[in-house]
Amino acid sequence: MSMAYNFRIIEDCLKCAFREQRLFCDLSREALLRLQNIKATSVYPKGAMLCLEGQPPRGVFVLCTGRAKLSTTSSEGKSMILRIAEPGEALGLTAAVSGTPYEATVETLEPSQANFISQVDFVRFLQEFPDVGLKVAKQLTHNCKCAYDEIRSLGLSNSVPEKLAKLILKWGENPLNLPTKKPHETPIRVTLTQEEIAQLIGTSRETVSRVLAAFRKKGWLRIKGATWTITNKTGLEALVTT
Amino acid sequence: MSMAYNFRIIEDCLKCAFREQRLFCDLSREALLRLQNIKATSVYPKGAMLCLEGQPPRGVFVLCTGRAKLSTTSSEGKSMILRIAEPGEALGLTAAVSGTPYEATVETLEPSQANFISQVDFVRFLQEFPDVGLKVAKQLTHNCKCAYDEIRSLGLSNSVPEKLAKLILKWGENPLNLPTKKPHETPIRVTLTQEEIAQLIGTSRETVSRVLAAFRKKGWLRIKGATWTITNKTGLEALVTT
DNA sequence: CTTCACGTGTGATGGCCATCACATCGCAAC
DNA sequence: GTTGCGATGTGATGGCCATCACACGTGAAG
Repeated sequence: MSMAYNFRIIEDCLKCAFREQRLFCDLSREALLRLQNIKATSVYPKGAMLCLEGQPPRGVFVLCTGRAKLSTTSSEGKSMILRIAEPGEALGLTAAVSGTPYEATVETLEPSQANFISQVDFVRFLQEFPDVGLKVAKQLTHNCKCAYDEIRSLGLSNSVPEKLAKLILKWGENPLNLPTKKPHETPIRVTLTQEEIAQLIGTSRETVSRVLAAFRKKGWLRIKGATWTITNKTGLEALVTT
Repeated sequence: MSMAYNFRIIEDCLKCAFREQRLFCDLSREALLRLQNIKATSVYPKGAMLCLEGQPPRGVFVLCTGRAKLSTTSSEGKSMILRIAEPGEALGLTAAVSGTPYEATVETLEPSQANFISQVDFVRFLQEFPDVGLKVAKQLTHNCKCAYDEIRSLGLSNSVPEKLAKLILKWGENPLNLPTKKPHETPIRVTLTQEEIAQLIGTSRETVSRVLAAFRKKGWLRIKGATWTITNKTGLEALVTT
């Protein structure tokens, strides 16, 4: 590990401070001990591809630190973000369990750490520990929920401003805790480019730019680099019908 | 069962002729024996609601005969079809496994038979037989795949004609075997209304009507009641880019 | 400092399709 | 039969947004 990253590497899952809050990682002691032997930890820079849509499955990645985008691309090169994966998620499950090609391309959005488990090891792991099966079901359930939300957003929203407002409000549910925080102002950190936001809500980059300009003009949002501040939540909420 | 339906009721899963071809039903002998005790078989007319989006989960339905649409509705009353479930699928899994409200409304499209398993029985069933867990994973995987296809269709297709052509071609992959079949003509049976087709591909009913008229005019499609015939597959395929 | 790549802001244009409106059709009930 | 309702066909209109085009800002690498 030659490069310096901004986070501490989690070597031992049993000692991981976040284990209990995470979707996939809160396994039994026995399972974690086994996991320790079959996992291979890697650290990736921003922009690394963990797996590619359409390729035969090599195994499963468990994201320890950092976030990653799951995307799918049409033959014309247009691509669409399916969701953003958070730490503690297992990626490539569908492919590994059913032996079919990866459904999506996974690319890190930040410097990240992930544990890799090869397909054979994972299937054995799954058969051996009943609680792993439950976690798999939980993760798959989560994937479905996210996908359904996405479908709802794409199919039921009327306009781009509505979709974008909904997205910003969702981000606002987990605000940063900044010291300069004023009441009624919600600061959030946005690491996606406008292009990526466009792919997330199914629109064009230019439209995202224009709609954001409109939100700023109305005094609903302040943007300073990667830090956005919701300055009028009510205004945004008024756009959302669903 | 006062009404007469057009199908034979499947009483015993062990004797079900289709068991092995179906997504959820091909369980071990032991699991099937137990299932026999905890399931409650019902027959529903067309248009019956098996469960409603947002309601607390009561249990799982396994569709034996007939098809059902899974849909979600916005607060404005606009609704969107997530997918069409085929015989052999387990419905309401997400809700039953995680104890959260049903994700979708399930409505039968034809007279149907389904086995109901209450939530407590299902959870016990799941814990007791390891192969049930695998089938659950398989079903959830299938749900995700369908949802991702839907997202791709909504987000990456350029136009309504493209989406509709894609849908018709997908239906054409499982053609009817009619006696009057001519070569290069693919007859399919369509039980959805144009309104439902519109909700499936995220457009308006009128547009579906217009695009179908265009397809007929070009000699790509013949529509006679619920039986559609693809008369020029190449024409439809030319519209599809993905 | 310069250079370049990448992200962002914004105008102009045109097409696709949602929406409203109404006619027509087919079918089931009576 | 006929009545009525749901499904379907089709015209007119207008708005949203994709697309093209180009300018500007900004940060990293040299």
